[in-house]
Amino acid sequence: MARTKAFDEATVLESAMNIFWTKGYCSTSLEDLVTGLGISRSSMYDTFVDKRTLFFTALKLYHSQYAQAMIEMLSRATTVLPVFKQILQTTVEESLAVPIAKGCFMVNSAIEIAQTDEEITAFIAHNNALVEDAFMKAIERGQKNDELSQKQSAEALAQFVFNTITGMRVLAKSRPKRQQLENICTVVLSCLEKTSG
Amino acid sequence: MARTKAFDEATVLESAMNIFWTKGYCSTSLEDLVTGLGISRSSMYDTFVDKRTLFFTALKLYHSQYAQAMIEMLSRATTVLPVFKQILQTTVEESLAVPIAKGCFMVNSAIEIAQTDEEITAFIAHNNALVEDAFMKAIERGQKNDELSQKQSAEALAQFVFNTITGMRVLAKSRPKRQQLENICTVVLSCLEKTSG
DNA sequence: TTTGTTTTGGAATGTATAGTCCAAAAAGAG
DNA sequence: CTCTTTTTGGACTATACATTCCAAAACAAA
Repeated sequence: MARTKAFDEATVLESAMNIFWTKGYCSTSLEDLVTGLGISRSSMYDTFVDKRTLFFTALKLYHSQYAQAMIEMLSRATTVLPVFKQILQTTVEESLAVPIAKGCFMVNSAIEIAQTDEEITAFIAHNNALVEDAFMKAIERGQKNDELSQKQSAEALAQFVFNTITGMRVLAKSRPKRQQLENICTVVLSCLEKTSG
Repeated sequence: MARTKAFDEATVLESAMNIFWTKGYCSTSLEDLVTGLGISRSSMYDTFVDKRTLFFTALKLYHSQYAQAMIEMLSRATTVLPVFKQILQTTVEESLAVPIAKGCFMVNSAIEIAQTDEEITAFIAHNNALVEDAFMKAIERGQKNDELSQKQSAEALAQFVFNTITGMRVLAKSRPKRQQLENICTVVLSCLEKTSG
């Protein structure tokens, strides 16, 4: 009955995610968005309401792409240590990305707009809890299988591993050395491994 | 010969540090600063050049107050494990601060303005290296004294502990539970302790 | 008190910003 | 081809922002 949209909403949203992920909320102007998304102001406002809504929608997309992928990967795995190794290795590689490492969109957002935006803070906290919970369930299985160390509770280990990854996502922002990141992974994995304790 | 300044520069700079630490660079307007510092625009520009310079000066003050204090504490200590315990415990308490946890001014700044400001990014990287180095030297001593585990290199352990603290500084921003933070400390300390490995 | 210098408050400036609006273009349905 | 609905580009708006400027006030020295 009417004119059709000239752009693919999902594609544009993904671009928006990358822009906000790279530059943050405040430092991304509408000019940046209009240019980067390749659509006009009107289309942007018509489709995504306003800047904050677009940002929040992009953050939700990030969650579904990254966190949920990780959660599913862990839930499927029979042996979990290789999965944790892979997650850590991916974090290392992403942290060494050139020309710039974007870090973690969740971490960046937690730092930048927590305290300012209650709703987004709550979303981030909830997302953290989901990932930690997936970590915990996986570690529990690993402990029952005698695959992982039982010196610490699954919950403590999950929180600990999650926290380590968060830390590395911050390091990513100030040009870390590969060795530094690899060393961190080694120590963390030694806490999970059966042989270590 | 002339009129004297009506305010104490050091006091005002400390206020500025707290404002930027709490709100970040972008979200702090000059209005916020003028109100929060209790001095006029002219005095602010006359004394601190401009917003970015004031921010950078405040960040340097933070470094000298917090990082250098930690570095000295570690360099003096004969047994280092209690010092690491105390550093971690302080991090926990600060992360639970009400009504808001400010996190770490260095971490916040790394996330917010790394990639945008080369000079500040370099300063943060340098500061990180200094703290890590102090950690490493302390851990080396602890390993020689048979106080700490020797399963991992002092360098790897230092980078690992530093990274853990960084992670906790991020968690601080999304209202963490005490137990979560305490668990992380427990696991980290178990990596340092002789008996654990 | 007078003079010389600096601070200070607040008004002024120019620019960047998020968001609005409208007329024209586009496209499906009849 | 026409009608109707929606998209779209770009001009427009209003506000918020960092920074500048100036006249008046304050203070030290003579």
